Amino acid sequence: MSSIHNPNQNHLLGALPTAEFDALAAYLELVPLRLGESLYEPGEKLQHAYFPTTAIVSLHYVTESGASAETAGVGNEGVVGVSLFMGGETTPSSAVVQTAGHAYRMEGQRLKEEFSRAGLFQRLLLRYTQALMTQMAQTAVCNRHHSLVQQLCRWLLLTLDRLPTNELIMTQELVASMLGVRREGITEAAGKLQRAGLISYRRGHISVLDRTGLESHACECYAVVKKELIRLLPDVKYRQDSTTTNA
Amino acid sequence: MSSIHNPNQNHLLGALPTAEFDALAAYLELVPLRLGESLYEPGEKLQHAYFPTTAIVSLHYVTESGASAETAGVGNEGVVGVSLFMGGETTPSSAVVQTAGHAYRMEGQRLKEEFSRAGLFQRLLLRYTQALMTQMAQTAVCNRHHSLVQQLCRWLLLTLDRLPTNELIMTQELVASMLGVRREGITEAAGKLQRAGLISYRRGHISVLDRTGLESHACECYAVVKKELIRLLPDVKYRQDSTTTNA
DNA sequence: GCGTGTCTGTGTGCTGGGGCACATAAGCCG
DNA sequence: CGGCTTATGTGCCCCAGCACACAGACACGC
Repeated sequence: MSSIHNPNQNHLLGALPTAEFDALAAYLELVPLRLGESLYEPGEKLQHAYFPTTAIVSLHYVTESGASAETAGVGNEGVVGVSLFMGGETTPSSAVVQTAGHAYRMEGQRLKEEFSRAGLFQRLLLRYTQALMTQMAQTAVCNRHHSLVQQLCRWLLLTLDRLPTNELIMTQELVASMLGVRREGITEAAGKLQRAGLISYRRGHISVLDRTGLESHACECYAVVKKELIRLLPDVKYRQDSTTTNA
Repeated sequence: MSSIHNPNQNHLLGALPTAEFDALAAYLELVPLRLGESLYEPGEKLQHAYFPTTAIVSLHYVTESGASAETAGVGNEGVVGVSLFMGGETTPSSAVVQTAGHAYRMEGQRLKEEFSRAGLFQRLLLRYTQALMTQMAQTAVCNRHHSLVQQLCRWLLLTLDRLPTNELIMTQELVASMLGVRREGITEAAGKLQRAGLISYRRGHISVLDRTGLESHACECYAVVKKELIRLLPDVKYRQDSTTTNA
């Protein structure tokens, strides 16, 4: 029986050679992630790591005054829960599902054991973590210096790269909370992009019409993050995707 | 002959048990770091890792338009060059000396080998890296939501924690480039703090008069970063500091 | 002790985004 | 089909921080 779900949809899992993958496969459990669901809260010890396939998770921080901002996003290119193998077990931020979908999860203890084997899996996890750091650093710079329109373009592109379609199921309110700005600001910025013919949207749906146009309106931050991800985790498949090869 | 310089002044090195430390000591070289000196530039492959003792290094990003911002700072609590053991070898940011002083440096190749031994040193480096991520994430949030005065307080406190004195040798211009704001903004914010009796300054010198007062004017970000650092790297000395015990 | 470069203080106007209030409209569900 | 919920559009005023311009003032070298 072949399902539409497959661990290979996650790039980290998909990059593992057969031997490494087989050692892990038994510990991967497919779980649905609902929009708005929290995978962990600040200071809460992580139970599982999540390897998203179709879902997107936002690493989010909420200030004492109730304002919030995304510090990085995680989709099929990475894993939620790096603090498990980094040794901290928890973080001051939370992880919230930004786009509903699926992920494969693994017991935290198991992940730590696999990490400690110091094989290719460890190497991939560490390189991914560095890419995640780049994303955080770039978010800091972007928050400081770039306009809302530029930031919205960056964010749309990063999200789009993690989706199979060109449509985001997402209200302006939600986008605003990701970028840490007012909802009205998104209305205005999205209106500009729609008038420019780059996107079109209706209640809770945003469609990207002109990806190249978006890229030219985005700040450099998108390209920096993307380039660094490709550099650190080249899209090499070490393993043939045997589970989906059926004629 | 006992020098005023000692690798134990760096918390990561100081936390190593004797056996681990002795294996490393021969590869540590004391180097002076001058103000403004760059330890590496974007995309440049790192040759060395630096364990600061009295120096402070700023991880810095310069945008295409020439604007700049610090994404994190590194002092005697950490190490410059985590991308060596994370596997990326380089980063899109640069590392600039923010406060002159000294650091112990180690060949990149040697660091990678020591890391791969998977001992306590690796564990310390990974936990430190997680603390660094927290700092980056918090910088992103802070840039988004907190006022310049709050950010200045946060930054002064973080810097102060890495120094033996309560005086920073630093012009407003330099502080501005760290926070990624205009110099005039620092003049105004620092003026407020001086009028409030928290600091006093003259050309290129800033003295902290009331640390507690600064803390109460800072945003939560300082406390979050500090607390996370202490949690991840409790100030346990595994080794007695034999080199400085002389009656 | 004097000149000079650098650092700091201040002013004016401008703009992006925040807070708030409210109008409008789209989708949903009975 | 009709009403209700919830997303979106707009207008208002306000303020922080930017740009640019310039004045004072301290520090250092000669």
